[in-house]
Amino acid sequence: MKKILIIESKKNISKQIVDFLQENNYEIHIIYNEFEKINYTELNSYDIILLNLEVFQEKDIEILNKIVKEGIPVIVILDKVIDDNIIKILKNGNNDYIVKPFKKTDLLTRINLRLKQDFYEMYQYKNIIIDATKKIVYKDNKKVGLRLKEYQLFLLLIKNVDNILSKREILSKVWGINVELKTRTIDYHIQQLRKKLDLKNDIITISKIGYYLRKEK
Amino acid sequence: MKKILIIESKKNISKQIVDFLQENNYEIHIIYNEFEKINYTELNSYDIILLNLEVFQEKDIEILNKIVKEGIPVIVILDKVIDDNIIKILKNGNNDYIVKPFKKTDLLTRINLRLKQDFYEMYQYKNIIIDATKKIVYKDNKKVGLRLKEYQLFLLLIKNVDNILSKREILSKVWGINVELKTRTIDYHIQQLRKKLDLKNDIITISKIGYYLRKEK
DNA sequence: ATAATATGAAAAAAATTTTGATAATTGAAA
DNA sequence: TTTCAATTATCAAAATTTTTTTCATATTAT
Repeated sequence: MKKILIIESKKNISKQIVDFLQENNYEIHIIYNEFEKINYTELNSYDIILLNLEVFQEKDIEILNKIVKEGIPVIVILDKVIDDNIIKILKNGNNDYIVKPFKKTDLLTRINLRLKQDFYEMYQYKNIIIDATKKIVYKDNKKVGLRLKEYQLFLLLIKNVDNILSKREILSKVWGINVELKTRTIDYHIQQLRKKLDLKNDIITISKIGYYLRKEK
Repeated sequence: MKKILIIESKKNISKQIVDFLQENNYEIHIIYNEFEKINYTELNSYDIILLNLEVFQEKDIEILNKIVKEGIPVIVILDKVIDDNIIKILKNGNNDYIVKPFKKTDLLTRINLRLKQDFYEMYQYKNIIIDATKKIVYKDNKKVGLRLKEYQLFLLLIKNVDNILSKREILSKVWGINVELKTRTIDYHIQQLRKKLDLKNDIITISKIGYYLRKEK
């Protein structure tokens, strides 16, 4: 069960919202207007923090800054006015904000988004960088246009560097379990990867068995 | 001009690399092996930090932790061995690492990626959330499958809430300047958006002129 | 030597975008 | 207010583009 910490600056968040989040399987803790008592390192035991900034004050910025620096996702609940300073601070991490009035479901969406979001899924192999968050592959600083199947296959290879992948395994993981393919499909895509990413000597063929991406030296 | 701070743990980074980064329009500052003197809050005046961990030591972890908490993107330069603790810390933010030996251009790519990466481009309209970073649109917590043209058009609309967009403007911004289209194309896509996103009453038609997305009430 | 894989082009399939025919709506003029 | 011409909405079909698969042949490996 994910834990949410709600920090109230002045007015309390509505009980409705708290109930709603609890119904949606979040464990809720609340700190009421007691900024002095916050132990910032303890914040790390929460999965996400909702900071309810009812009335905007200078000291709020300070507090927000400290929280954000802890690296926990924060969603700031703002009262009508959007403050540029706040937005700037929020950019230093996996954060978000929402302006009143908002729908409970919107808040939930944003919470879910922040928690789901693995914003650091990156891989590297030689001169190739895979930003799996955005599904973009770079080779030598430049985007490489991989097709869906190529991308999926490459991700499978790179997640299994030095592990041989049988054709059967590749088939089921990239194309799906019940798919029947003629023999050339997998190796065509292997060729494409070798060509597009300059991996002629890195994707190894094991005759009759399958393929693997060998470890960089 | 973006500022890079290079922090050296022991051996110096090659002059070649420094020169190369300078050639690429970065302002470089270097701290040599003087961790005690680091003023962590001052780090915030840099856009990105390169931490050159030549020999891995316990105190390095401590320092890295502090830097990461400042929220500035860090790229750790590791000497051969990848340390799991380091990777874990790096995940608390917009960070990265690179292992020696590496190509100058690879380092540059990673620097650019970290800086460019606006991982906070989000828009919201009613029950719709647009994660422009990943080009995903959610309605009521669920992904909506927008096609490219639909997505582009919607982004244009949402970036111009309450501003009337002439068809000519839409055409040039979504389809390109020199494109000749028959009359139904734009409005077909408008209909698709209205349908897929439930915006029948929100996307307003101005006869003979164009369209706009009206401000939420 | 034989079977398997590589290669490149062609075919097929899938997805996306545009268009055309018709219906509904709008707005200006009578 | 009604009418009519023009514009937009709607939906399905056509066209286009992109992606994926397959086939024929060459190459390579066992």
